[in-house]
Amino acid sequence: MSETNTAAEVAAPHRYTAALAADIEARWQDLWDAHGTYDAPNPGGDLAGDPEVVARPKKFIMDMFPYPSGAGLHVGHPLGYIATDVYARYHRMTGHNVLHTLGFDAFGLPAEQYAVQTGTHPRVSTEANIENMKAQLRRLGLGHDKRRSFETIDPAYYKWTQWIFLQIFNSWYDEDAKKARPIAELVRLFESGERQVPGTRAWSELSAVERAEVLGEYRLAYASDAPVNWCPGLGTVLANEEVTADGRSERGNFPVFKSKLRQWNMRITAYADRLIDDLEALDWPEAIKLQQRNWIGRSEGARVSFEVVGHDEKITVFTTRPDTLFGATYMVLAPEHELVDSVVPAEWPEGTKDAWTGGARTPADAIAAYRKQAQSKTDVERQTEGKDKTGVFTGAYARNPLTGERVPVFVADYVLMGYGTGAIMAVPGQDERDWEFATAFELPIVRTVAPPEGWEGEAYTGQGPAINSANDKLDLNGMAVDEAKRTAIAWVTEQGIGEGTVNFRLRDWLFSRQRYWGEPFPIVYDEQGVAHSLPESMLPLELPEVEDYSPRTFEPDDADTSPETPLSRNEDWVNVTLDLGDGPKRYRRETNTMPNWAGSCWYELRYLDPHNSERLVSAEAEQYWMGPRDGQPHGGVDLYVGGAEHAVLHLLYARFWSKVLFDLGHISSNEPFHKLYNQGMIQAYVYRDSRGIAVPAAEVEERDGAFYYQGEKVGRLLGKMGKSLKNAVTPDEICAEYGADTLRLYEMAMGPLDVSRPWDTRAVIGQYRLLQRLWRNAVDEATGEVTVVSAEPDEATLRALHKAIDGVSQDMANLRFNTAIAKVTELNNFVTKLSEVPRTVAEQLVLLVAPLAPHIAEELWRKLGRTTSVVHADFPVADPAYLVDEAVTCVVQIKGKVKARLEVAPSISDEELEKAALADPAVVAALGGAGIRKVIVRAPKLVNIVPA
RNA sequence: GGGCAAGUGGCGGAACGGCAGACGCGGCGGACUUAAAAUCCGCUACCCCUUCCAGGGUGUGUGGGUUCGACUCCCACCUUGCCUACCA
Repeated sequence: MSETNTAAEVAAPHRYTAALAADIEARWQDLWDAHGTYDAPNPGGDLAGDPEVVARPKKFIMDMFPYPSGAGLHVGHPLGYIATDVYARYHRMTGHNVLHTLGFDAFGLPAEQYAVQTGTHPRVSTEANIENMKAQLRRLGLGHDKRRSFETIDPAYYKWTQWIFLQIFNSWYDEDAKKARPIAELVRLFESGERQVPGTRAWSELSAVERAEVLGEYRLAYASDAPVNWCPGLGTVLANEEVTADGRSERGNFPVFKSKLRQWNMRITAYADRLIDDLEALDWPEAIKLQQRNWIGRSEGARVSFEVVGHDEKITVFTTRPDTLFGATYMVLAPEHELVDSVVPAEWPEGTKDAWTGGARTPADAIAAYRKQAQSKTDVERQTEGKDKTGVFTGAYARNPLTGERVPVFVADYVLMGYGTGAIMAVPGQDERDWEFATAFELPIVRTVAPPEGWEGEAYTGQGPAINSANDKLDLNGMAVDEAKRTAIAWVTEQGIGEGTVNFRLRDWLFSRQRYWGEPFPIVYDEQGVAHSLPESMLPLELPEVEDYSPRTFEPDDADTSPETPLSRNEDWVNVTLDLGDGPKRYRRETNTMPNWAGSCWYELRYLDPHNSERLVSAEAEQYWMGPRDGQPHGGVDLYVGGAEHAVLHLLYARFWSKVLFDLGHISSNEPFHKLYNQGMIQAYVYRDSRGIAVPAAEVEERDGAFYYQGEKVGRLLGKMGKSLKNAVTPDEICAEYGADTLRLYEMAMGPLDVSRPWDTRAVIGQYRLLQRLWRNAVDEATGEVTVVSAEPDEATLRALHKAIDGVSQDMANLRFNTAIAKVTELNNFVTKLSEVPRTVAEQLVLLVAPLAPHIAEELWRKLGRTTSVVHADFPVADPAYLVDEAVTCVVQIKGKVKARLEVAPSISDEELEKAALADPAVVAALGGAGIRKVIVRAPKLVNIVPA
């Protein structure tokens, strides 16, 4: 402590200082832990508790749990945790049974990379990080039910992650019932013949391997050889969601290549419709709903097959514009399309234009060269090339089923294998990309929708009557786009060459990683290579201890590599003899691990019943905390707060798992999170020198609006807070300087929770002063004695008090903590001006502050003579009698401009008020004898006069 | 290129279509003090007029519109941020 502080402490030994705050905070945190103050009772089981509390309305308030990195927390991290804590405390004080806790997400790449860098086992480094984070968070006084906390790396936890995987593996999506069902039911349908087995043979005629293959086509978790995102630099494959727009890994920024590898997938596409439809009823930010809708990318259209001239094969395309079929003048296949090789002729056909061949002697050469070029091109290059269309002619022709014309088939990389069928019918008249390609390759362009008069643009994608769209079989001419679509779909359906269909952008979720630090798959393969699930009795399948847990990584640019799983090196673990019900046999374990999203896909459920060893969650606890109520079509967490960056990853996966578990009858809510709220980011100023290098923000000085570091002028920009930008401020340093309550208040007072705003350490002192004044309003700084008096408060004080209670209550309920604090401050400033503070006022003020600054509230509550915790005290309720002011200021406007103010009784009638307003000298003067056309009266607050 | 937000004092931000700038930071002045810190009190959007008292005008990115009345609703534009990107 500095000397000035010591001097101040001599003068006022009981002043609310950082030292006193630290003492108060540590003391109450210990007491809360000792008493389990924040423990929320379950209706039954090991966490059962007071039936009176269980009978209250429940609130399940949750944060997106943290991923403990080695770097520790900066002040931006706990923003959401503090907000949910305030909200939880408010609800605890308004008669709710509140479940609020926090676990830790701890599997995954960053932990593993950190472990590799530091040469420690990931479990050791992860546990150390978690301990460090727990200590940092404990200092903030978050009211968590610590009995319910867990880490996703606990075998007792990931046992159930594996169990859920098996539920998904052992189920299929019944398109008719529109829900998941156990795979055993599908087998029964195949056995009985109720359902046709794909192919020509009956179920009983199939071998075990063939049966496994058939079921693999149905399972919601399945292995397949599809092209996946292979990242040699990381040594693992990645989900689409983990690859950035420019084709690099989100983590590490390494190049990502398409490679055919046998990998596990989750059939999330089966739920595409439900994932879109069920968004409707969720209380989520519209922007997030929109992102999910766009990600799922539902579009209605048609599939149409085109006959390839001189071949048996057909090219099937997806189009959203079947009405433009008459304008399809060529076709395009994606470079990876499997039909490319089979339709390519030996020689260039008659009439091949030079521009189409890419200068190659034969079509096969041209395609080989183009594919090579397309594959080597990084997506960055693709991006800089923009919309310049490239491609080559395959030498093959297809036949337009409506015009009967031969149309050339091209290969071009502007058609993506992963969307639709990987093939398109090109309609340059109505599609901008096709127009560009057609122009570049001298292909015919036919407009089939009439553009508006004076249209000088190129492709016309808008509405208009169909033209050039008739033959002796079908006539669309004159039809509007929608009608033409319907008619065309009906025609292709009747001809047996197509059908109306819905296409999704969403693809199945790649679910395996070549990593050590993840949940092992509870899957073994028999000698024929058939996958078997482990029985529940063999769960958890624990990660083996290994010598070498680092992944095998490669040259980041070397696409001709393939992954090697760390677990595969451990032969003793991989090769096992197990009895899966038909006697001991040799098996090989699956050596991939699950992606880091797995643990967070269902963690909300485990909070409800964290120690249950029989089930992932008891039905009783699940229904109590998550079950549908209040007329909602779904239940779920009452409030889920986290960053918007999880809009399409975690939030989509978690919804998917919920729906599967719901379908299979394991839980009662088909949505995990009823209300979602995205907190904003705390930004910080970044100072850079002339070379553009960030300099330590704490050492930058400001002079006359310019910024200097070590005498050199530096530039200032608003950015993220972090170590690399040398502008991180830690909660520890703010707590040391002012105390945790001040930090909590400041973070909540900075602005609306959902908006990003810059951190300003200088401004923290404002909230510190608020708490000091609050303290002084009840406690003598010299003696530490309580100074409140027993006298009743006067009218004005009661009005100020109840106005604050009313406003703060509404703000708390609506997550508007910044304005709640403003109202508390106003009341506190009012009380400061009183010569003596009535006990009732001090007590209510303490209660108002309690959710925001719980430590000082507990201390004052105790000093005021209360013996029970303020945590469970009742939040004050405003008395409406004091919400009406004695006199109201009425503004008198002329044409909307304020000209006079009147002090009137709140009960004044419109007539009286109008009379008073018109009689006011200032109004008379302003009117200057002009006549009155109209008077709008909103008693008691406003009169607006419109002069003639 | 597309989509979604948001633009209010020196700064962070308040404002059911009804007194713009609550509350806080910073700044200025005063009280207390030998002095400083802390604390307490007052002032603090801009311009004009005025010795004072008082008064007048302009103001919520720009331009239009709806309305008795617009920071708020509608249209166009500008700027910034975020998301997304050849999705057929």
